[in-house]
Amino acid sequence: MHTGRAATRALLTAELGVTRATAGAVAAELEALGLIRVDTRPSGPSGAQGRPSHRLDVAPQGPVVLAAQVHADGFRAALVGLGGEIVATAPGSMTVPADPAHVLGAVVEAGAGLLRGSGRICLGAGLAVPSAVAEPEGTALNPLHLAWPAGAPVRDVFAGQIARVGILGPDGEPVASFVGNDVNVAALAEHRHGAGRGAQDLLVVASGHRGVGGALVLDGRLHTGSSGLALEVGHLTVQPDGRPCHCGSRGCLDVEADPLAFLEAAGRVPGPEVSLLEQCRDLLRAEYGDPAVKAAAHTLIDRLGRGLAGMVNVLNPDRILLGGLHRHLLDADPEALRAVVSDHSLWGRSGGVPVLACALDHNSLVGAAELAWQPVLDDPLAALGG
Amino acid sequence: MHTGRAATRALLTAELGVTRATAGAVAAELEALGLIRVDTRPSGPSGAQGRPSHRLDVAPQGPVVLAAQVHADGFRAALVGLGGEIVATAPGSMTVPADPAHVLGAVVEAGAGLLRGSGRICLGAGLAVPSAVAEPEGTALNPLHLAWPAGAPVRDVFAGQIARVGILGPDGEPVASFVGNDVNVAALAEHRHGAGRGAQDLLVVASGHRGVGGALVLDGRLHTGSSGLALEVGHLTVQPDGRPCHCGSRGCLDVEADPLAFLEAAGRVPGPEVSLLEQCRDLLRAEYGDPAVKAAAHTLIDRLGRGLAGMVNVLNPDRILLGGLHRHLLDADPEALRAVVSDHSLWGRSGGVPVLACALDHNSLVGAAELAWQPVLDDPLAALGG
DNA sequence: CCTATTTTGTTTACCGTCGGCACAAAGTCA
DNA sequence: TGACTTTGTGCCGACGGTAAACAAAATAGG
Repeated sequence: MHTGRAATRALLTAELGVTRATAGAVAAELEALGLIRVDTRPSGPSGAQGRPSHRLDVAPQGPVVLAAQVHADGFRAALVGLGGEIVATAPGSMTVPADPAHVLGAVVEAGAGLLRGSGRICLGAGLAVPSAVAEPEGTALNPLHLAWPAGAPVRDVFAGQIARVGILGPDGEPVASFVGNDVNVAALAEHRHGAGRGAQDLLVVASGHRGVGGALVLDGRLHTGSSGLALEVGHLTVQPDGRPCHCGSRGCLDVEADPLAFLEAAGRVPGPEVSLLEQCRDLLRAEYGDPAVKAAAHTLIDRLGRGLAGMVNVLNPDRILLGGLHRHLLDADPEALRAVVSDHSLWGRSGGVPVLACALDHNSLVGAAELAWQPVLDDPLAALGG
Repeated sequence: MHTGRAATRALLTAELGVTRATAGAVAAELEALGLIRVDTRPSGPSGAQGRPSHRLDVAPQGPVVLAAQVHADGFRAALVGLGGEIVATAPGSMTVPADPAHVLGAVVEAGAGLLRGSGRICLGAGLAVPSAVAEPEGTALNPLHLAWPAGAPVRDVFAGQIARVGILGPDGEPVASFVGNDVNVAALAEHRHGAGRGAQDLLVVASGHRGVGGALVLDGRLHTGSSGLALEVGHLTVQPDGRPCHCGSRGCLDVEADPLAFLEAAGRVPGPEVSLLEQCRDLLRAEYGDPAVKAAAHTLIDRLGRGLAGMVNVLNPDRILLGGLHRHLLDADPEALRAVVSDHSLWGRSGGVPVLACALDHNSLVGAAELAWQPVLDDPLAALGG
C-alpha cells in the first residue's frame, strides 16, 4: 500500500491492483487499528448505478506523525494525519547559538506541545532540512543556511531529542525518526497528495532561499541514488561564462537561477526585512510591468529551462513540478518556460513534458510526515501492534 | 532471479537472499527445464571445510537466444547462452539500400543459419541499435548512423522478420523480440557479466562512432525513464562557447567528446579506411607521445569529466563504466579523468565514485541477449513450458 | 582410525498472501 | 416488481516461501 487517495474499497481494489477481497481485508485491518473509519451511510443519490460504496475516511481522532521543517529563519512543527492533512502546526524562530541539538530540541518540544494539546497517538517523526542528506548515515552534508557543520548527524540528533523529550509510540518506545532533504520530501508530498498524483516518473525542482534543489519520485518511491545524493542538480551548467560557483565551475544552476540571482538580474538590492523568496514573488506579481523585472524573469526562465532540459535528457520524467522561485517564474510566463525546455531537450519537441507548479502549501512539512508514515503504510500491523 | 553468476546452490542462497530450500528448488526447476546441469563430481581438494558444493553449470547444449547488433558498417548476429557466453557469431556487411526491413531480414537470416548449424533451441531474440528507442512503441528515434528514418518501428520490423524467417520457440510460435539502445543493453551486460557486477547504481557512458550514449542500471534493472529516453546524455553542456550542436545549443557532450571531436582536437583528418573509433584508439596507443595527441586527450578528458560530474550530481551512481573512446581516454590517463570527475561533482571529493573501463568484448551483443533472456530469468517455466 | 565439526543439499511441515468464486447487499433502470 | 449492476464478504485452495529436522560429504584433530 503506497497510495494516499483511496476513498472506497472499490478504489483501493483498482489502485492496488488486487481483488476486492484483499482490498476489503486491508480496509478491515486499517479500521481495526484505528487508522480509518468506514462510513456506511448512503451519501445521497450518487447517480451511479450499482450498490453504493462505503466511504473510507481517515479516522477523525486517529494517530498522527510529528513533522517538522527547519529553515534559515526558524522552524515549523506540525502534526500530520494519514492522508497528509495538517492537524496542528506551530512556528518557531531560531535563537542565536543555533547548533543542531539546540534547534531540534526546540522543534521536538514544540511538537510535544502540539501532541499534548491534541490527545492523539504519535506513530513516528519526520524532519525536512535544507541540505543533502547522506544515506544511510542520516547526516546533513551542506546545511549552509542553518550554519550547521557539514556532515552533522541530523538523524541521530533528531532521534536523540525525540527520546529525550519522550515522544512515545503505542509500544511505549520513542517513535522512529526520519530525516530528508526538503525538496526530496516535498516531491514525495506532491506525488501523494498534490500536483504529482499519478506520475510515474516525477521530477521536482525548487529554489527556496539560496541554491536549487531537485528530487525524483520513481514509481511512488523517492529516488535518492546510491548514497542519498541524487538530484543535487544545482551544479548543472546553464550559463556559459556565468558567475563563479563555490563548486569550482561557472554558470551553475545554483548561482544562476536562485532568488539572489533573480534580484541581481532585476537590478534590485535584496532587503533584510523579508525573505529573498518573498521579495522575488512580490516583484514578479507587482512589478512585472517593469521592463527590468520582466527581462530578469526571462533571463532566469532561460537558464532554468536549460537546466530542466538537461535533466529531462538524463531522467526522462513524465511530469515536472516547480517550487519556490521557479514556480513563480512559471506563473509569470508559462509558455516561455515550457518552450525553453522543449527546445533544449532532444525529445521534448515531440510530445513535451508537462511542466506544472507545486500545489501544496507546506509540501516539505507534509513530505516529512510521509517519511514517517511510510513504515505504517508498508506494514500497518507491525508499526502499530508491536 | 536476476543474477548471472551463481555457480553453486549455496551462492544462489546468498545472492537471492532466500533459504537453501528455495535455492535448491530453483536449481531443480532450471535443471528440469534443461537450462543448467548439476555437476556432482568432487572438484579435487578444495581446501575449504564442509561438504563440497555441487557446481551448477550452464547446460552445454542448452537453449540460446538470438542476439544481434547493427551499426554503421554492418551488423553482427550471434547465439548467446545463459550466462552471456557467445556460442556462435557471424558478421555481416550492409548493402546500399539499407532500409530497416532489408537489414534486419539479413540479420535474422544470419541468425537462422547459426541456429541451424548449432542444433540449439532458441528462446528469444534481442537487437541492439545505435539509437534511442522509445518505449513501449519500440521505435528508433534517431538512427542517424544507419540512415534509417526517425521513428522507424524497429521492434515491429525485427519481430516481422523473426516471424517471416521462422525463428520458432519450444511452443512452435515465433520467439519474442526485444530491441534496445546499444549503450543501454551494453550496460545490462556489464552489470550481469562484466565490470558492473555487484553495482547497485551503475552508470555507463560510451562513445562508439558519433555522439555519446549513457545508461543506468538500477538494482539490476535497466532504467529507461518514462518512455525509454532516459540517459540521453549527449546534450549536457560541457564546454562554454563550444561548437554548435544540432540540438540548438553549444558545447554539448555529443560534439565535444566523441571520436570526431578527438581527432579534430588532435589535428588529424579522419581517414575513410577504418572506423573513427579505431583511429582514436590507435592514436592514443601509438602516438600518445605526440604533444598534440596528448593535449587533445586531456582536452577531451576534461570535457568528459565535466559531463560525468554532472551525471554524478544528478544520479549519484556507485560505479561508472566507460566504453568506446571514453574507455581509451581512461586508459590513457586514469588519474586525470578521475580527478576531473571528483573536482566537479559536489560530493565526489569525499569518497569518490569508482570510474572503470568496460570489461566485455561485444557487450552490446551480450546485452541484447540479456534482453531476450530476461523473461526466462523472470519466469523460467512460463517461458519454456508454454 | 574414529569422532566432532562444518558446510551443503533435501525433505517435511507449516504459514501467510492472494486469487477465484459464490453469495449477499444495495442501489438504478425499465 | 423484477432484472441488472456494482460493492462488500466469506470460504477454499494454490503458491511461494520459511523454519526446522535430517542426511551427506568433506576437513580437523586426537
